[in-house]
Amino acid sequence: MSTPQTGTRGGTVGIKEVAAHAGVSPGTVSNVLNRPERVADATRTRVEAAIRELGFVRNGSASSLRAGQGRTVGLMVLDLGNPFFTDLARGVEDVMSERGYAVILCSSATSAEREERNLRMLAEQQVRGVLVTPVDQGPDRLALLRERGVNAVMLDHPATRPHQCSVTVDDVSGGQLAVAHLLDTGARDIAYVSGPMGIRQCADRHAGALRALEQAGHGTLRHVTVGEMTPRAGQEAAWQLLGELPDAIFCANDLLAMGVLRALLQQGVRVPDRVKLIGYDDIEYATASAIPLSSVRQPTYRLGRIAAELLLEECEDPEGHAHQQIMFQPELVIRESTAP
Amino acid sequence: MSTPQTGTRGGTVGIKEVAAHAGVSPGTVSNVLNRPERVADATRTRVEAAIRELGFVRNGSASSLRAGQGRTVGLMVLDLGNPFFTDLARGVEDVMSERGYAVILCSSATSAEREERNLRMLAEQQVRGVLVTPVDQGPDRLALLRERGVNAVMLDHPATRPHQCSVTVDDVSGGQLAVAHLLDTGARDIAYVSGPMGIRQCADRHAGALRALEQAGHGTLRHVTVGEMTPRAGQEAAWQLLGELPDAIFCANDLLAMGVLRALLQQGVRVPDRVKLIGYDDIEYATASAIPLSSVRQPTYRLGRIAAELLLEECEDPEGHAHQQIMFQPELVIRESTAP
DNA sequence: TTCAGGACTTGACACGTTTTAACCGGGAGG
DNA sequence: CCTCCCGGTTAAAACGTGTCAAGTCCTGAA
Repeated sequence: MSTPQTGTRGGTVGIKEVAAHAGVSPGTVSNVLNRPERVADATRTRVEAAIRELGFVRNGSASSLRAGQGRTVGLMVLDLGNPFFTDLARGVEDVMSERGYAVILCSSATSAEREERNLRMLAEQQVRGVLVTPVDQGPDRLALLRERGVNAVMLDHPATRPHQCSVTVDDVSGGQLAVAHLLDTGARDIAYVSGPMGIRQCADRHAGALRALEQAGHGTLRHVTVGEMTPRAGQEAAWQLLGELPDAIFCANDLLAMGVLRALLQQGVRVPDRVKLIGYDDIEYATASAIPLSSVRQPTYRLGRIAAELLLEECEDPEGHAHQQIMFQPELVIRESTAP
Repeated sequence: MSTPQTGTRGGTVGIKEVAAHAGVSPGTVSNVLNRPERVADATRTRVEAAIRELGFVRNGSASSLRAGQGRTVGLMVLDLGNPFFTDLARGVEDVMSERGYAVILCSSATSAEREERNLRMLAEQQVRGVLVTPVDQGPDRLALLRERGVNAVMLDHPATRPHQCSVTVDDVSGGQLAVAHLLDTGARDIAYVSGPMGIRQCADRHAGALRALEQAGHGTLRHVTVGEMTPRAGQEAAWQLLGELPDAIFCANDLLAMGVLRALLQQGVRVPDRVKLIGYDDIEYATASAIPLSSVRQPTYRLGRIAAELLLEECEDPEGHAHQQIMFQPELVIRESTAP
């Protein structure tokens, strides 16, 4: 007979209706949701029942508007086509999902402009924190977020500011490992194939390569840079080297290495007999390539997990949180492409 | 001397302050943001200047609370470790980023429980729509979202309800292509390696394989199922086949195929001379594998883009939108692993 | 019997934006 | 001269939740 007196117009049920249905006030429902310990067992179970019966789901917009902070974080990677970054993303997503956070995924596609656009969007979305693999060392595009109280953790990039967390892998050491290994196999004329040197990883691995040469006291390094770090670009880099083949090629990336390998094999260059080849990242597919690829392994998935945990710690307990710059050591993985 | 009369306490500047700074009312600022055509040119430029000067960024929570809908969509994939899904995600992210939407990324990791948890979270986040590759054909877990007015597009899965968009690739046809090709090369005793048959793709490709056998009038199909669709699982599947080797192996997935290939080569089985091998998806790395892998190509990136565009159309113009079930045809890619 | 104090609960307001109806001054039409 | 309409703008009322001061009820000690 009586029309149900819904507190809200639309079809969605809100906290008010739950309250009415359970015979308590909206404030109590909110307490059940956010500080369950403050409400008596009896009332709590009653409210929880009402929530289930009415199929209530919390309105995140209202919640984060009022509370000033929501349960979303942003993740910005350089290239979604690179398994390195998707493994990272997997680590991040796993942790965030466990802890009830939503991950907003952005790809800057190595474009500073797109990075900036995405960061602005993340700011609008009121994210609680961001995980970023920055495009360059250039202007501090994170300022926009920082002044709005958004925490940031640098991913695979050293902290650019004093009070900031970062999780990285020692790329200088990685480059050194790779080239020292090439020198060990007897190579002397070595080529380094990389993306733009503006990308820190490319520059650091290069520095490591030089250090290895210096320590060995012999060997030379040629340098080929290409626009992006994809198999296709690797192929093109290899063509440039065909005129005068080096003894060994160190690629800044397994994707590049796969392209190089393909071009070499197509031209009948024997790997590793004529040219030795080593990549970087040790992506899963490197094992399965035509000539199993030597590489430098990074704890990628774990990198993502740890960065995510660091960010959450910083968000949920800002006082007790000490900023950390964590650096992992990479590991040399020797396979057939550098066999003696 | 006079303290600035900020409308808002915190450090963040809101619509009110912009209004004060530009000498208009908050409502006008809102109009500049949402219906610029309704405000006089002079006022608009004045407001825009104020926005720039004060570094105002819109509070998405408040906006979507009041407007009832935000600018975020959810993307749920089965497995972030699989290049097929990350290519999909790339397509989706590219479109959404262009159009100013945020993408919340979720991985169900083929777990129904996790799928449900993530869908609930997406509902809380007030997403405007979702793109889903569902875990199974089971209970309609999207109901929760639908009754809250959230649009859904099925990704790589046929629509499960009448009024729903979907973007798929014809997996039956793909399975048929693959096996017909294997029969062409002379193979008769064929093995199909797949993940759980609860996964539609695995089942459909199997159906296609059977159809090819039927049409040819000869050949037999053995079936090995494994728990997940990873290289490791493929390796294990291959071990099961080592006792009595088939003439050819059709894998439901390139990842599986790479694992199978690796196991076969390790055991000294020659591919394609002794056993022919074909995968599915034609992921980029399949080309670069030890024996370049024949595969069935899907327009993966485009799938993501089109699904995203469909979803946006449905969200932004619900009346003019006609639900579509788009099905692409896959394409056979022949490489060395099935050479005669 | 009274009162202090604790354990819960309540009610009203605030968060920053969108939206609606009302308002304004002035030119056109009656 | 009055009315109506016009583009442009404004003031005020929502949207659904979190917070906190102010209650209410109950127990146990004085």
